[in-house]
Amino acid sequence: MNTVSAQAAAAGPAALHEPRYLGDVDIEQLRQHVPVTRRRLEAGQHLYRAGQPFNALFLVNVGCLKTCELSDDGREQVTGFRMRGDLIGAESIGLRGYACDVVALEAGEVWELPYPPMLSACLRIPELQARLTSALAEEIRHDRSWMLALGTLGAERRVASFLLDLAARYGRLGFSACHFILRMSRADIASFLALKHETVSRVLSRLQERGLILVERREIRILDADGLREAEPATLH
Amino acid sequence: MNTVSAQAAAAGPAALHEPRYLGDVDIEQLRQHVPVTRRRLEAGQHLYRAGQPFNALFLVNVGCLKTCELSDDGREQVTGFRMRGDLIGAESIGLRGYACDVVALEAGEVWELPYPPMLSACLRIPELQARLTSALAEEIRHDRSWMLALGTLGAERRVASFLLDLAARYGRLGFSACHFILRMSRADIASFLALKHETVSRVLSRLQERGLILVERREIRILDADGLREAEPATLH
DNA sequence: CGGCTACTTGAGTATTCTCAAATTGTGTGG
DNA sequence: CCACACAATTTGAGAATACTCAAGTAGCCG
Repeated sequence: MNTVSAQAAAAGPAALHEPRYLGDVDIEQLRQHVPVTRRRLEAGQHLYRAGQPFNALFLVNVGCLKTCELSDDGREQVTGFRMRGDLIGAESIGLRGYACDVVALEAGEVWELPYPPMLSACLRIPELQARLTSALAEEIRHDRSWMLALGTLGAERRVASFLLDLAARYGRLGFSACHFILRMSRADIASFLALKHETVSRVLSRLQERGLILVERREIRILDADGLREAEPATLH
Repeated sequence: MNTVSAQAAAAGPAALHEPRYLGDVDIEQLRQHVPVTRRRLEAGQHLYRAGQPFNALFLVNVGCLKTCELSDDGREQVTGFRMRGDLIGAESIGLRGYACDVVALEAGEVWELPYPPMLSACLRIPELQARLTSALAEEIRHDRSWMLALGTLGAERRVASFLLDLAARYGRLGFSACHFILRMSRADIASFLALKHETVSRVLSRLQERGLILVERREIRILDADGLREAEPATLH
């Protein structure tokens, strides 16, 4: 959308442990088998809602989105944030309708990959099959890794881990890893980390007091990444 | 493949949200492309450990196993329990080594499905490709569903959900859904539910006092499933 | 500029944890 | 088959973390 996205494009594929999902697939080759279309999104707009017919996967090109898990009894939780290069919709494969809500946190653009054509393309491009499967596996690992964090860390370390995760992802995309803007509200962060927004707010203030970060509304500056990694004694076990 | 599986097969596809993974694949057809071998396990034995070379997926035929996520700084958490029909190893696809530990909770048997052959078989059996992909997606949904539970429910409802989940799975396998034996320790349950074992123990006692269940060490009898579903007021939002 | 939403901060509460001890079960060797 | 050692489970009491409720501040949109 501006100079920033140009930076990201120029940076090219970095090699870290975080979801680069289908990043290495030759998009041009893919286009020969799958009709890829662009879709613009406004801030707050739903990419899809739970229950809507599942017919495509998406790749985030620009912007940041959140995925929200819903339960029949009204509970809900943010289960992740997706940025450039991330795959969206994998959780709904095999279902009639999408399994969760996906909402744009800012204006952006995604590429729509119709699913049945993707499956057939996998038969013609073995590489694509392996990659799609790996992408799903990567998503499982990503979720498990956060399950571990939420299950074993206290509030302070959860927030610290969240910031470090964002930093790493921004870094991989060619942005600054120590200075970035949060695209999501405190409430979204809290929901994702299984905390209350007041707690997130307090923790951010505390981390700032300790000189580990600078917070100014949604602007974050990481001053001491190692300090963040250590953070609090945590509720080990 | 005994009377139990016959029962399970007779039950047909129950429409619950739980993994039946590769259950519908024609195993005989699969054998023509993939050398499936049996592997017996003793209680406490590791099926694999994090870091060991990844070379196969597994299908549980008999017994119950737990999967454990590990972090570099020594934290660990049980991320799931696998029983007959469940797929194991999907999280490690795309990696050199396995991503987690898997431990048998009792004597049992798994089928080993070498992975590279599985991938090639997918090219020859499109049905298998779709099913493997669906299985991974199902696993993502399963994890997300528990993330939601752990993130939004109090201790009491977590334990209740856990029991109801087990009951449903046993039911689908043709066993009694209201009377079963826990294969895992309180500590394993606690780890999975992000609680302490003392808390699990207390909650079980409380649920029994309310007449919702009967607990006798690892033997569980569900007296009032609906009551369990309601349980406590929960920490909604 | 007004109204709204997002965020921050404080005070008291509540749930879950920690530490500790007692109890029950299990497996093994005698 | 019994006794003992060890592991798993239960239960209690006090502590700690995160929550709830509440008030106040600060950006943002129209």
